[in-house]
Amino acid sequence: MTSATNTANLERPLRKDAAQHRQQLLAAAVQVFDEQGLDASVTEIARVAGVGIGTLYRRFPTKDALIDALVREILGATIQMARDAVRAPDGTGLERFLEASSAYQAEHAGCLPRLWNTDHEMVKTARQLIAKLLVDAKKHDRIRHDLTSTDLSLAMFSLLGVLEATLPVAPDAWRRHLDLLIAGMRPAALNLPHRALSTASLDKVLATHIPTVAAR
Amino acid sequence: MTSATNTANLERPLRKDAAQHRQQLLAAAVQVFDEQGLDASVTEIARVAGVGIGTLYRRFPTKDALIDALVREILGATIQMARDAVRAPDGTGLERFLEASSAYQAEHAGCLPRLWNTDHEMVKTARQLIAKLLVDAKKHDRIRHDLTSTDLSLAMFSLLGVLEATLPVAPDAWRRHLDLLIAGMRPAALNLPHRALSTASLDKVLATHIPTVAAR
DNA sequence: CTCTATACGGAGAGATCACTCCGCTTAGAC
DNA sequence: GTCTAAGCGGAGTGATCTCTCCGTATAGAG
Repeated sequence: MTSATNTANLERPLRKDAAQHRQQLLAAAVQVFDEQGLDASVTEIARVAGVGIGTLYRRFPTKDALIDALVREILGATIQMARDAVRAPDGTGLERFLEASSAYQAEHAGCLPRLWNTDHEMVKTARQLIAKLLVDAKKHDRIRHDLTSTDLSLAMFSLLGVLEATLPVAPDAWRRHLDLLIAGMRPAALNLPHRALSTASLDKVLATHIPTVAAR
Repeated sequence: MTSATNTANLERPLRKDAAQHRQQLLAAAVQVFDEQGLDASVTEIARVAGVGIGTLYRRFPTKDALIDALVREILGATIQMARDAVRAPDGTGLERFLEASSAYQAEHAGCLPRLWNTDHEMVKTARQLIAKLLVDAKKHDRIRHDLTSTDLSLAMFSLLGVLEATLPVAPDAWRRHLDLLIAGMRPAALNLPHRALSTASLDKVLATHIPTVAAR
Protein backbone atom coordinates (compact mmCIF):
# COMPACT_ATOMS: atom_id res chain seq x y z
CA MET A 1 0.00 0.00 0.00
CA THR A 2 3.04 2.28 0.09
CA SER A 3 2.28 3.31 -3.46
CA ALA A 4 3.51 6.04 -5.75
CA THR A 5 2.37 9.58 -6.52
CA ASN A 6 2.35 10.57 -2.88
CA THR A 7 3.99 13.58 -1.31
CA ALA A 8 7.57 14.48 -2.05
CA ASN A 9 8.64 10.89 -2.64
CA LEU A 10 12.14 10.38 -3.89
CA GLU A 11 11.11 7.85 -6.53
CA ARG A 12 12.53 9.97 -9.35
CA PRO A 13 13.03 13.70 -9.03
CA LEU A 14 10.55 15.64 -11.16
CA ARG A 15 11.79 17.90 -13.86
CA LYS A 16 12.03 21.45 -12.54
CA ASP A 17 9.05 22.83 -14.47
CA ALA A 18 6.94 19.81 -13.57
CA ALA A 19 7.66 20.23 -9.88
CA GLN A 20 6.60 23.85 -10.04
CA HIS A 21 3.38 22.98 -11.86
CA ARG A 22 2.65 20.43 -9.17
CA GLN A 23 2.84 23.13 -6.51
CA GLN A 24 0.70 25.48 -8.59
CA LEU A 25 -1.90 22.75 -8.92
CA LEU A 26 -2.00 22.07 -5.20
CA ALA A 27 -2.36 25.77 -4.43
CA ALA A 28 -5.09 26.15 -7.03
CA ALA A 29 -6.91 23.12 -5.65
CA VAL A 30 -6.90 24.56 -2.13
CA GLN A 31 -8.35 27.81 -3.43
CA VAL A 32 -10.96 26.31 -5.74
CA PHE A 33 -12.15 23.63 -3.31
CA ASP A 34 -12.37 26.33 -0.71
CA GLU A 35 -14.60 28.49 -2.88
CA GLN A 36 -16.72 25.82 -4.55
CA GLY A 37 -16.44 22.70 -2.43
CA LEU A 38 -15.15 19.31 -3.45
CA ASP A 39 -17.57 19.19 -6.37
CA ALA A 40 -15.54 21.81 -8.20
CA SER A 41 -14.38 20.55 -11.58
CA VAL A 42 -10.78 19.62 -12.23
CA THR A 43 -10.88 21.76 -15.36
CA GLU A 44 -11.40 24.80 -13.16
CA ILE A 45 -8.47 23.82 -10.96
CA ALA A 46 -6.20 23.44 -13.98
CA ARG A 47 -7.37 26.81 -15.29
CA VAL A 48 -6.61 28.55 -11.99
CA ALA A 49 -3.24 26.82 -11.84
CA GLY A 50 -2.50 28.04 -15.33
CA VAL A 51 -1.82 24.59 -16.80
CA GLY A 52 -3.70 22.17 -19.04
CA ILE A 53 -5.89 19.34 -17.82
CA GLY A 54 -3.44 16.84 -19.21
CA THR A 55 -0.75 18.21 -16.94
CA LEU A 56 -3.00 17.90 -13.94
CA TYR A 57 -3.72 14.28 -14.76
CA ARG A 58 -0.09 13.38 -15.27
CA ARG A 59 0.72 14.74 -11.83
CA PHE A 60 -2.37 13.33 -10.08
CA PRO A 61 -3.76 10.24 -11.79
CA THR A 62 -7.22 10.92 -10.43
CA LYS A 63 -9.22 13.69 -8.83
CA ASP A 64 -9.24 11.64 -5.66
CA ALA A 65 -5.46 11.47 -5.67
CA LEU A 66 -5.33 15.26 -5.80
CA ILE A 67 -7.70 15.58 -2.87
CA ASP A 68 -5.70 12.96 -1.07
CA ALA A 69 -2.51 14.96 -1.48
CA LEU A 70 -4.23 17.96 0.09
CA VAL A 71 -5.56 15.86 2.93
CA ARG A 72 -2.06 14.60 3.61
CA GLU A 73 -0.80 18.16 3.84
CA ILE A 74 -3.47 19.06 6.38
CA LEU A 75 -2.96 15.89 8.37
CA GLY A 76 0.76 16.49 8.42
CA ALA A 77 0.30 19.97 9.79
CA THR A 78 -2.23 18.68 12.30
CA ILE A 79 0.16 16.04 13.55
CA GLN A 80 2.88 18.64 13.90
CA MET A 81 0.56 20.81 15.98
CA ALA A 82 -0.28 17.85 18.18
CA ARG A 83 3.41 17.13 18.67
CA ASP A 84 4.02 20.72 19.68
CA ALA A 85 1.07 20.62 22.08
CA VAL A 86 2.35 17.49 23.80
CA ARG A 87 5.28 19.53 25.03
CA ALA A 88 3.06 21.93 26.97
CA PRO A 89 3.96 21.33 30.63
CA ASP A 90 0.75 22.34 32.40
CA GLY A 91 -1.81 20.04 30.84
CA THR A 92 -3.10 22.75 28.50
CA GLY A 93 -1.80 20.90 25.46
CA LEU A 94 -5.19 19.53 24.46
CA GLU A 95 -6.85 22.91 24.53
CA ARG A 96 -4.00 24.49 22.63
CA PHE A 97 -4.15 21.76 20.06
CA LEU A 98 -7.90 22.05 19.56
CA GLU A 99 -7.59 25.77 19.06
CA ALA A 100 -4.58 25.58 16.76
CA SER A 101 -5.82 22.74 14.61
CA SER A 102 -9.25 24.30 14.22
CA ALA A 103 -7.70 27.58 13.19
CA TYR A 104 -5.60 25.76 10.63
CA GLN A 105 -8.55 23.78 9.34
CA ALA A 106 -10.58 26.96 9.05
CA GLU A 107 -8.04 28.12 6.49
CA HIS A 108 -8.01 24.84 4.59
CA ALA A 109 -11.71 24.13 4.65
CA GLY A 110 -12.02 22.87 1.09
CA CYS A 111 -11.39 19.19 1.67
CA LEU A 112 -12.28 18.91 5.34
CA PRO A 113 -15.03 16.36 4.68
CA ARG A 114 -12.27 13.97 3.64
CA LEU A 115 -9.92 14.75 6.49
CA TRP A 116 -10.64 11.77 8.72
CA ASN A 117 -12.08 9.64 6.02
CA THR A 118 -9.04 7.90 4.65
CA ASP A 119 -7.11 4.97 5.98
CA HIS A 120 -3.78 6.73 6.19
CA GLU A 121 -1.28 5.88 8.83
CA MET A 122 -1.38 9.59 9.52
CA VAL A 123 -4.89 9.41 10.93
CA LYS A 124 -3.80 6.80 13.43
CA THR A 125 -0.79 8.85 14.40
CA ALA A 126 -2.92 11.92 14.94
CA ARG A 127 -5.41 10.02 17.05
CA GLN A 128 -2.66 8.55 19.22
CA LEU A 129 -1.19 11.96 19.86
CA ILE A 130 -4.59 13.38 20.73
CA ALA A 131 -5.16 10.51 23.13
CA LYS A 132 -1.88 11.37 24.79
CA LEU A 133 -2.94 15.00 25.09
CA LEU A 134 -6.15 13.88 26.76
CA VAL A 135 -4.36 11.73 29.32
CA ASP A 136 -2.09 14.61 30.15
CA ALA A 137 -4.97 17.07 30.51
CA LYS A 138 -6.76 14.70 32.87
CA LYS A 139 -3.60 14.31 34.90
CA HIS A 140 -3.62 18.04 35.52
CA ASP A 141 -7.36 17.97 36.21
CA ARG A 142 -8.17 20.34 33.42
CA ILE A 143 -10.50 17.88 31.71
CA ARG A 144 -13.21 15.69 33.22
CA HIS A 145 -12.15 12.11 33.78
CA ASP A 146 -15.14 10.52 32.10
CA LEU A 147 -14.19 12.05 28.74
CA THR A 148 -12.77 9.60 26.22
CA SER A 149 -10.70 10.11 23.12
CA THR A 150 -13.66 9.06 20.99
CA ASP A 151 -15.47 12.05 22.48
CA LEU A 152 -12.71 14.19 21.07
CA SER A 153 -13.22 12.68 17.63
CA LEU A 154 -16.88 13.54 17.85
CA ALA A 155 -15.90 17.05 18.92
CA MET A 156 -13.82 17.39 15.78
CA PHE A 157 -16.74 16.33 13.59
CA SER A 158 -18.78 18.82 15.49
CA LEU A 159 -16.34 21.62 14.80
CA LEU A 160 -16.32 20.55 11.19
CA GLY A 161 -20.08 20.95 11.04
CA VAL A 162 -19.82 24.44 12.47
CA LEU A 163 -16.95 25.35 10.16
CA GLU A 164 -18.77 24.21 7.05
CA ALA A 165 -21.83 26.17 7.97
CA THR A 166 -20.31 29.41 9.18
CA LEU A 167 -16.92 29.78 7.55
CA PRO A 168 -17.73 31.90 4.51
CA VAL A 169 -19.75 34.40 6.51
CA ALA A 170 -18.37 34.30 10.05
CA PRO A 171 -14.83 32.98 9.86
CA ASP A 172 -14.34 33.11 13.63
CA ALA A 173 -17.63 31.66 14.81
CA TRP A 174 -16.00 28.27 15.48
CA ARG A 175 -14.03 29.82 18.35
CA ARG A 176 -17.20 30.46 20.27
CA HIS A 177 -18.36 26.93 19.67
CA LEU A 178 -15.03 25.57 20.81
CA ASP A 179 -15.47 27.60 24.02
CA LEU A 180 -18.71 25.76 24.58
CA LEU A 181 -17.18 22.37 23.89
CA ILE A 182 -14.28 22.99 26.24
CA ALA A 183 -16.63 24.27 28.92
CA GLY A 184 -18.37 20.92 28.66
CA MET A 185 -15.07 19.10 28.95
CA ARG A 186 -14.09 20.70 32.25
CA PRO A 187 -14.22 18.55 35.37
CA ALA A 188 -17.71 18.39 36.85
CA ALA A 189 -19.51 16.65 39.67
CA LEU A 190 -21.85 14.80 37.34
CA ASN A 191 -20.74 12.29 34.75
CA LEU A 192 -21.97 12.55 31.16
CA PRO A 193 -25.23 10.60 31.03
CA HIS A 194 -24.55 8.45 27.96
CA ARG A 195 -21.80 5.96 27.26
CA ALA A 196 -18.93 7.01 25.06
CA LEU A 197 -18.49 5.60 21.58
CA SER A 198 -16.20 2.57 21.55
CA THR A 199 -12.96 2.90 19.62
CA ALA A 200 -14.02 -0.01 17.45
CA SER A 201 -17.14 1.88 16.41
CA LEU A 202 -15.14 5.00 15.80
CA ASP A 203 -12.86 3.07 13.49
CA LYS A 204 -15.88 2.08 11.48
CA VAL A 205 -17.13 5.65 11.45
CA LEU A 206 -13.85 6.88 10.07
CA ALA A 207 -13.86 4.16 7.45
CA THR A 208 -17.36 5.04 6.30
CA HIS A 209 -17.74 8.78 6.63
CA ILE A 210 -19.13 10.65 3.61
CA PRO A 211 -18.30 9.09 0.25
CA THR A 212 -19.15 12.39 -1.51
CA VAL A 213 -16.77 12.22 -4.45
CA ALA A 214 -15.51 8.66 -4.24
CA ALA A 215 -18.75 7.18 -5.59
CA ARG A 216 -18.47 8.29 -9.21
CA MET B 1 -43.63 34.10 -2.34
CA THR B 2 -46.54 31.98 -1.13
CA SER B 3 -46.18 29.90 -4.26
CA ALA B 4 -47.64 26.64 -5.48
CA THR B 5 -46.55 23.01 -5.29
CA ASN B 6 -45.99 23.19 -1.56
CA THR B 7 -47.28 20.86 1.10
CA ALA B 8 -50.91 19.80 1.21
CA ASN B 9 -52.16 23.02 -0.37
CA LEU B 10 -55.83 23.16 -1.20
CA GLU B 11 -55.22 24.64 -4.65
CA ARG B 12 -56.95 21.76 -6.43
CA PRO B 13 -57.32 18.35 -4.84
CA LEU B 14 -55.09 15.79 -6.55
CA ARG B 15 -56.64 12.79 -8.15
CA LYS B 16 -56.57 9.86 -5.75
CA ASP B 17 -53.85 7.88 -7.53
CA ALA B 18 -51.74 10.99 -7.96
CA ALA B 19 -51.95 11.81 -4.27
CA GLN B 20 -50.79 8.33 -3.41
CA HIS B 21 -47.89 8.50 -5.82
CA ARG B 22 -46.87 11.77 -4.23
CA GLN B 23 -46.62 10.07 -0.85
CA GLN B 24 -44.70 7.14 -2.31
CA LEU B 25 -42.26 9.58 -3.88
CA LEU B 26 -41.69 11.41 -0.62
CA ALA B 27 -41.12 8.16 1.24
CA ALA B 28 -38.75 6.92 -1.45
CA ALA B 29 -36.86 10.20 -1.38
CA VAL B 30 -36.37 9.96 2.37
CA GLN B 31 -35.01 6.45 2.00
CA VAL B 32 -32.79 7.09 -1.00
CA PHE B 33 -31.35 10.39 0.26
CA ASP B 34 -30.71 8.64 3.54
CA GLU B 35 -28.74 5.89 1.87
CA GLN B 36 -26.94 7.83 -0.84
CA GLY B 37 -27.02 11.47 0.19
CA LEU B 38 -28.52 14.38 -1.68
CA ASP B 39 -26.52 13.51 -4.78
CA ALA B 40 -28.69 10.48 -5.38
CA SER B 41 -30.32 10.60 -8.81
CA VAL B 42 -34.00 11.35 -9.24
CA THR B 43 -34.27 8.30 -11.49
CA GLU B 44 -33.37 6.14 -8.53
CA ILE B 45 -36.00 7.80 -6.37
CA ALA B 46 -38.67 7.24 -9.00
CA ARG B 47 -37.60 3.62 -9.31
CA VAL B 48 -37.85 3.02 -5.57
CA ALA B 49 -41.21 4.77 -5.49
CA GLY B 50 -42.37 2.50 -8.30
CA VAL B 51 -43.35 5.30 -10.68
CA GLY B 52 -41.85 6.85 -13.82
CA ILE B 53 -39.60 9.88 -13.87
CA GLY B 54 -42.31 11.82 -15.64
CA THR B 55 -44.61 11.32 -12.71
CA LEU B 56 -42.00 12.55 -10.29
CA TYR B 57 -41.51 15.68 -12.33
CA ARG B 58 -45.21 16.44 -12.60
CA ARG B 59 -45.50 16.29 -8.81
CA PHE B 60 -42.25 18.13 -8.07
CA PRO B 61 -41.17 20.48 -10.83
CA THR B 62 -37.55 20.22 -9.81
CA LYS B 63 -35.27 18.07 -7.69
CA ASP B 64 -34.90 21.04 -5.38
CA ALA B 65 -38.66 21.23 -4.95
CA LEU B 66 -38.69 17.62 -3.83
CA ILE B 67 -35.95 18.22 -1.30
CA ASP B 68 -37.77 21.31 -0.16
CA ALA B 69 -40.92 19.34 0.52
CA LEU B 70 -38.93 16.97 2.72
CA VAL B 71 -37.28 19.85 4.52
CA ARG B 72 -40.69 21.33 5.23
CA GLU B 73 -41.82 18.06 6.77
CA ILE B 74 -38.81 17.97 9.05
CA LEU B 75 -39.12 21.63 9.97
CA GLY B 76 -42.80 21.17 10.73
CA ALA B 77 -42.07 18.30 13.07
CA THR B 78 -39.25 20.28 14.67
CA ILE B 79 -41.51 23.24 15.29
CA GLN B 80 -44.08 20.96 16.84
CA MET B 81 -41.47 19.54 19.18
CA ALA B 82 -40.40 23.03 20.16
CA ARG B 83 -44.02 23.96 20.89
CA ASP B 84 -44.39 20.91 23.08
CA ALA B 85 -41.16 21.70 24.88
CA VAL B 86 -42.26 25.26 25.64
CA ARG B 87 -44.94 23.80 27.86
CA ALA B 88 -42.42 22.11 30.16
CA PRO B 89 -42.82 23.90 33.48
CA ASP B 90 -39.39 23.44 35.07
CA GLY B 91 -37.11 25.05 32.50
CA THR B 92 -36.09 21.70 31.01
CA GLY B 93 -37.84 22.50 27.74
CA LEU B 94 -34.66 23.38 25.90
CA GLU B 95 -32.92 20.17 26.85
CA ARG B 96 -35.96 18.12 25.98
CA PHE B 97 -36.21 19.86 22.65
CA LEU B 98 -32.56 19.34 21.77
CA GLU B 99 -32.86 15.66 22.56
CA ALA B 100 -36.16 15.17 20.75
CA SER B 101 -35.29 17.12 17.63
CA SER B 102 -31.91 15.45 17.31
CA ALA B 103 -33.52 12.04 17.62
CA TYR B 104 -35.99 12.97 14.92
CA GLN B 105 -33.28 14.37 12.67
CA ALA B 106 -31.25 11.21 13.16
CA GLU B 107 -34.07 9.36 11.46
CA HIS B 108 -34.42 11.85 8.61
CA ALA B 109 -30.77 12.45 7.96
CA GLY B 110 -30.94 12.49 4.18
CA CYS B 111 -31.58 16.16 3.62
CA LEU B 112 -30.21 17.60 6.84
CA PRO B 113 -27.63 19.74 5.02
CA ARG B 114 -30.56 21.73 3.67
CA LEU B 115 -32.50 21.95 6.91
CA TRP B 116 -31.60 25.48 7.93
CA ASN B 117 -30.57 26.60 4.51
CA THR B 118 -33.81 27.85 3.07
CA ASP B 119 -35.62 31.12 3.61
CA HIS B 120 -38.84 29.59 4.85
CA GLU B 121 -40.99 31.29 7.39
CA MET B 122 -40.69 28.00 9.22
CA VAL B 123 -37.03 28.54 9.99
CA LYS B 124 -37.82 31.85 11.63
CA THR B 125 -40.62 30.30 13.63
CA ALA B 126 -38.37 27.53 14.83
CA ARG B 127 -35.67 29.96 15.85
CA GLN B 128 -38.11 32.11 17.77
CA LEU B 129 -39.42 29.12 19.67
CA ILE B 130 -35.88 27.99 20.48
CA ALA B 131 -35.06 31.48 21.73
CA LYS B 132 -38.06 31.28 24.01
CA LEU B 133 -36.88 27.92 25.32
CA LEU B 134 -33.52 29.46 26.07
CA VAL B 135 -34.99 32.36 28.02
CA ASP B 136 -37.05 29.96 30.06
CA ALA B 137 -34.11 27.69 30.79
CA LYS B 138 -32.07 30.64 31.98
CA LYS B 139 -34.93 31.76 34.19
CA HIS B 140 -34.73 28.43 35.98
CA ASP B 141 -30.95 28.63 36.08
CA ARG B 142 -30.47 25.46 34.14
CA ILE B 143 -28.44 27.19 31.43
CA ARG B 144 -25.61 29.68 31.76
CA HIS B 145 -26.65 33.27 31.26
CA ASP B 146 -23.98 34.17 28.75
CA LEU B 147 -25.32 31.65 26.25
CA THR B 148 -27.13 33.17 23.27
CA SER B 149 -29.59 31.73 20.82
CA THR B 150 -26.96 31.96 18.10
CA ASP B 151 -24.91 29.58 20.21
CA LEU B 152 -27.78 27.16 19.96
CA SER B 153 -27.78 27.44 16.19
CA LEU B 154 -24.10 26.61 16.18
CA ALA B 155 -24.85 23.68 18.45
CA MET B 156 -27.33 22.37 15.91
CA PHE B 157 -24.76 22.60 13.12
CA SER B 158 -22.43 20.82 15.46
CA LEU B 159 -24.88 18.00 16.04
CA LEU B 160 -25.41 17.85 12.30
CA GLY B 161 -21.70 17.35 11.78
CA VAL B 162 -21.68 14.51 14.28
CA LEU B 163 -24.82 12.96 12.81
CA GLU B 164 -23.46 13.00 9.27
CA ALA B 165 -20.25 11.36 10.36
CA THR B 166 -21.55 8.74 12.74
CA LEU B 167 -25.11 7.92 11.80
CA PRO B 168 -24.66 4.90 9.53
CA VAL B 169 -22.34 3.16 11.95
CA ALA B 170 -23.22 4.42 15.41
CA PRO B 171 -26.80 5.70 15.30
CA ASP B 172 -26.76 6.81 18.92
CA ALA B 173 -23.39 8.49 19.11
CA TRP B 174 -24.98 11.93 18.86
CA ARG B 175 -26.48 11.47 22.32
CA ARG B 176 -23.08 11.41 23.89
CA HIS B 177 -22.09 14.55 22.03
CA LEU B 178 -25.27 16.26 23.11
CA ASP B 179 -24.35 15.38 26.70
CA LEU B 180 -21.11 17.22 26.19
CA LEU B 181 -22.79 20.24 24.65
CA ILE B 182 -25.32 20.49 27.45
CA ALA B 183 -22.60 20.09 30.05
CA GLY B 184 -20.98 23.13 28.49
CA MET B 185 -24.26 25.02 28.61
CA ARG B 186 -24.74 24.62 32.35
CA PRO B 187 -24.23 27.67 34.55
CA ALA B 188 -20.59 28.22 35.42
CA ALA B 189 -18.46 30.74 37.21
CA LEU B 190 -16.49 31.67 34.12
CA ASN B 191 -18.00 33.22 31.03
CA LEU B 192 -17.27 31.78 27.61
CA PRO B 193 -14.12 33.50 26.39
CA HIS B 194 -15.26 34.55 22.91
CA ARG B 195 -18.13 36.73 21.84
CA ALA B 196 -21.26 35.09 20.51
CA LEU B 197 -22.19 35.30 16.85
CA SER B 198 -24.54 38.21 16.14
CA THR B 199 -28.00 37.33 14.90
CA ALA B 200 -27.33 39.36 11.76
CA SER B 201 -24.34 37.17 10.98
CA LEU B 202 -26.32 34.06 11.72
CA ASP B 203 -28.95 35.17 9.22
CA LYS B 204 -26.24 35.40 6.60
CA VAL B 205 -24.93 31.98 7.58
CA LEU B 206 -28.33 30.44 7.15
CA ALA B 207 -28.76 32.15 3.80
CA THR B 208 -25.42 30.88 2.53
CA HIS B 209 -24.92 27.44 4.03
CA ILE B 210 -23.87 24.65 1.64
CA PRO B 211 -25.15 25.08 -1.91
CA THR B 212 -24.41 21.39 -2.65
CA VAL B 213 -27.25 20.67 -5.05
CA ALA B 214 -28.60 24.12 -5.81
CA ALA B 215 -25.65 25.05 -8.01
CA ARG B 216 -26.34 22.84 -11.01
C1' DC C 1 24.53 21.99 -30.12
C1' DT C 2 22.28 17.62 -30.20
C1' DC C 3 19.22 14.40 -28.69
C1' DT C 4 15.80 12.17 -26.10
C1' DA C 5 13.22 11.24 -21.96
C1' DT C 6 10.02 13.91 -19.89
C1' DA C 7 6.33 17.00 -19.88
C1' DC C 8 2.68 19.72 -22.05
C1' DG C 9 -2.16 21.05 -23.92
C1' DG C 10 -6.60 20.30 -25.00
C1' DA C 11 -9.93 17.93 -28.22
C1' DG C 12 -12.88 14.32 -27.52
C1' DA C 13 -14.65 9.78 -25.50
C1' DG C 14 -17.82 7.92 -22.44
C1' DA C 15 -20.82 8.42 -18.25
C1' DT C 16 -24.21 10.49 -15.76
C1' DC C 17 -27.42 13.85 -14.50
C1' DA C 18 -31.59 16.90 -14.35
C1' DC C 19 -35.26 17.76 -16.92
C1' DT C 20 -38.78 17.73 -21.28
C1' DC C 21 -42.15 16.02 -24.42
C1' DC C 22 -45.68 13.47 -26.16
C1' DG C 23 -48.52 9.50 -27.18
C1' DC C 24 -51.11 6.47 -24.26
C1' DT C 25 -54.07 5.47 -20.03
C1' DT C 26 -57.45 6.14 -16.52
C1' DA C 27 -60.18 8.24 -12.57
C1' DG C 28 -64.31 9.81 -11.75
C1' DA C 29 -68.16 13.29 -12.93
C1' DC C 30 -72.35 12.94 -15.51
C1' DG D 1 -71.41 3.59 -20.35
C1' DT D 2 -69.31 7.88 -22.09
C1' DC D 3 -66.25 11.44 -22.12
C1' DT D 4 -62.49 14.25 -20.89
C1' DA D 5 -59.36 16.47 -17.80
C1' DA D 6 -55.80 14.71 -15.33
C1' DG D 7 -52.18 11.56 -14.90
C1' DC D 8 -48.69 8.37 -16.61
C1' DG D 9 -44.09 6.35 -18.49
C1' DG D 10 -39.74 6.64 -20.34
C1' DA D 11 -36.98 7.67 -24.59
C1' DG D 12 -34.56 11.55 -25.71
C1' DT D 13 -32.00 16.29 -25.05
C1' DG D 14 -28.41 18.96 -23.70
C1' DA D 15 -25.25 20.10 -20.18
C1' DT D 16 -21.36 18.74 -17.43
C1' DC D 17 -18.01 15.84 -15.47
C1' DT D 18 -13.83 12.82 -15.16
C1' DC D 19 -10.35 10.92 -17.58
C1' DT D 20 -7.58 9.41 -22.14
C1' DC D 21 -4.71 10.00 -26.10
C1' DC D 22 -1.48 11.80 -28.95
C1' DG D 23 1.02 15.30 -31.59
C1' DT D 24 4.02 18.95 -30.04
C1' DA D 25 7.44 21.29 -27.06
C1' DT D 26 11.30 21.56 -23.95
C1' DA D 27 14.64 20.63 -19.96
C1' DG D 28 18.89 19.35 -19.31
C1' DA D 29 22.68 15.60 -19.80
C1' DG D 30 26.61 14.66 -22.78
